[in-house]
Amino acid sequence: MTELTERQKALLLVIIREYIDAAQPVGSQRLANRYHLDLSSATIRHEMAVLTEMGYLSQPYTSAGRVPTEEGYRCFVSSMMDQAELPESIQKGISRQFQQARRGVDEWMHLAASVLAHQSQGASMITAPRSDRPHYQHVELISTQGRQILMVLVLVGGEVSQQLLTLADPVTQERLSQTASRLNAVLMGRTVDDIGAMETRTEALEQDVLMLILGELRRAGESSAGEIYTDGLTNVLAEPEFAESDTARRALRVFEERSTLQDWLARTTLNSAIGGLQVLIGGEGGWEELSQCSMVVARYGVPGLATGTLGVLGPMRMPYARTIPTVRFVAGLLSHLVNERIAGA
Amino acid sequence: MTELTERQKALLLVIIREYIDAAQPVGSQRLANRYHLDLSSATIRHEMAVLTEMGYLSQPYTSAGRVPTEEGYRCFVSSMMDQAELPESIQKGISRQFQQARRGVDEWMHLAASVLAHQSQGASMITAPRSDRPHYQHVELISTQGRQILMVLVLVGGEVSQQLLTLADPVTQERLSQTASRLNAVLMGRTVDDIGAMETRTEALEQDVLMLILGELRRAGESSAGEIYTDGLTNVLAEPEFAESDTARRALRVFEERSTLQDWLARTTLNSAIGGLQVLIGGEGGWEELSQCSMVVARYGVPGLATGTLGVLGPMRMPYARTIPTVRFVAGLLSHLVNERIAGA
DNA sequence: GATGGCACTCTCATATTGAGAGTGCCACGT
DNA sequence: ACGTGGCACTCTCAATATGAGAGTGCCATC
Repeated sequence: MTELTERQKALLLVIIREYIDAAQPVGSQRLANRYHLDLSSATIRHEMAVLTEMGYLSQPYTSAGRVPTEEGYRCFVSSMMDQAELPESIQKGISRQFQQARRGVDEWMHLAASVLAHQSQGASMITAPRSDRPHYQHVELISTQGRQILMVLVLVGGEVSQQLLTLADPVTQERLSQTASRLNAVLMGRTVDDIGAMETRTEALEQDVLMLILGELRRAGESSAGEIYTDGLTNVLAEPEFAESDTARRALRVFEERSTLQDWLARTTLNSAIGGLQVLIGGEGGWEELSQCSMVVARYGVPGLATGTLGVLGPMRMPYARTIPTVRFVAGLLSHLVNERIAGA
Repeated sequence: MTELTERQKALLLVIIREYIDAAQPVGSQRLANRYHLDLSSATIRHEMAVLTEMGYLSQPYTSAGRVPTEEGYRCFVSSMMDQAELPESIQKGISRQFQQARRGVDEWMHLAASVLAHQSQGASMITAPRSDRPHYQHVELISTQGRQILMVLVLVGGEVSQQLLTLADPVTQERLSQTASRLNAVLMGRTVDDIGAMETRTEALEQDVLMLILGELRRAGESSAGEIYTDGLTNVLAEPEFAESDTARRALRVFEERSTLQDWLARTTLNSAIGGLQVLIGGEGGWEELSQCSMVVARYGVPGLATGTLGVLGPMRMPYARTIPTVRFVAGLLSHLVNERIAGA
């Protein structure tokens, strides 16, 4: 495929910008009027024909305006990837909100989802920062009712999980505490594999708890573990491409199958560096339901310690110029926060 | 208003049943054909005119079929409230799923939401069982990085919350454990009010932790605290009344404003007994966004100890005959589980 | 009181039409 | 060789007309 001339490239970008704004096929005359390119509509028509030929534009029907193809969007997006910073005033505003969120990870996630959704006018999703190889930090055994005990397991990084355990015989809180501190002494900082390798002969209670801990550690390492936070689902319903309820349903189903979404996010961002973000246009990510959508996804956190993923879903015609810098900025901000909180202030 | 004759009542129920099925205004002829009431269409027409007069039915336009009014639905619902049990086979199936859910409350909630959504073909929502007057059970202080410590607070009932605390000076894990056990000894079983009444003079660390505990206890007592689990949002998009994307957006917004929804649920079920369930038809609950919808809501749990709310949202034309028994059954099941888990096996 | 019959009403799907926007291409000017 | 104005042609979309179908209300009758 031959290269695009400067003019063609500029024209393509303008066309896409206009289409994103107006949500309608864009014609040569309107383009000539609205933007004062120093070109007549006839010339634009000619170039449009060429761009159509090359696969960057398409016509919904003969003698209608032009609509960008996936290839066109791709070109558009790559042209803005390396610039596009969020206005400083907005950056400030967002940072301030995060500073006020003192309640910890949970609140960060809600906030991040809300900011992403609001800034991009799309639907946002974000997973909490987690390690793929969870390290044991601390266990606590609390006697509740009769023979039931509550186990609270803290992982390095601060993730907390809880489990209920019913024993055959009642046990005093004192003995529970002893067991817990024994386990804490031995297991501190270990992973599932470490623990599996240790041959330990212990009494029944300790053994039971150990099995539970192993189970929880394994679960915490799965890609679909943890929660996924979403926001702005209604935003995407406002877009004209989702006016038909069936299309809308397909897009929303993505958000409802949470574990599938989590797996998909994990898989998609698996090989991406922390700084980089991906823009998946149309079906690029290989998910049928999303064939009419675009997603901007990124990974954040501290590699090896705790990472999470975040992203925005919108129509292919999404405002990339707003979404991309927002996702990048929020990812950076969260990485910073994770670093501060987990790797030490 | 005069009473309905037996025949009118029967007719009204059949009309509504037919309308729920077909989602179309129901006419006299179709009714006479489909169901073999021993009545001619002319008679039915006459009775329909009467029912319309009385406000149970309405016509979308002159000489169209009839559509139930809110009043009509209300009559329909109250006629089935006291019967309507879920088929035993389905009850069994659901119970079995809950027995397999061993991971605790979180999994119960997801499962309950899923079951409700699936059985009723609507959107479901459920809040975790909580006490409105949380009682302290246990606190644990875990040193993480440098001067940061993680506080894990367990409430009576098993609810766990966590908070991060940054100290002015580093403190050893040993001293943290001592502080924690001192607090545990004093605070066990207390509420916010109890603790507020106790005049305690203590050292700085203990004081800091105490403040944090009080804050968490207060937060846990708010109606919008905790999570709300939802499922089946896409179900409601499938209904013809939500074909227009604007209507759909309004309904979904209800689910997106989680804390508003939680408050609303709490307020609505405030005075309802544990067994009873409410059916809110149209705008009955006093929420603009829901004026085109119906909801079936119930409260479950053990009053005074831990209760939660659950509900199903659908169009006014929702399959009440399926939804009502399902909500009732799931509420009962959860109450049973809560009782078992919290009040002791 | 229930019924059959009948004239009337209203919607919905389908067909028709004209305005408007856009295209492609050709001939012409620089 | 490239840009431009002009013109005939195409296609959609909104507005309008039309007829079938479903349903109603009411009256005379059983």
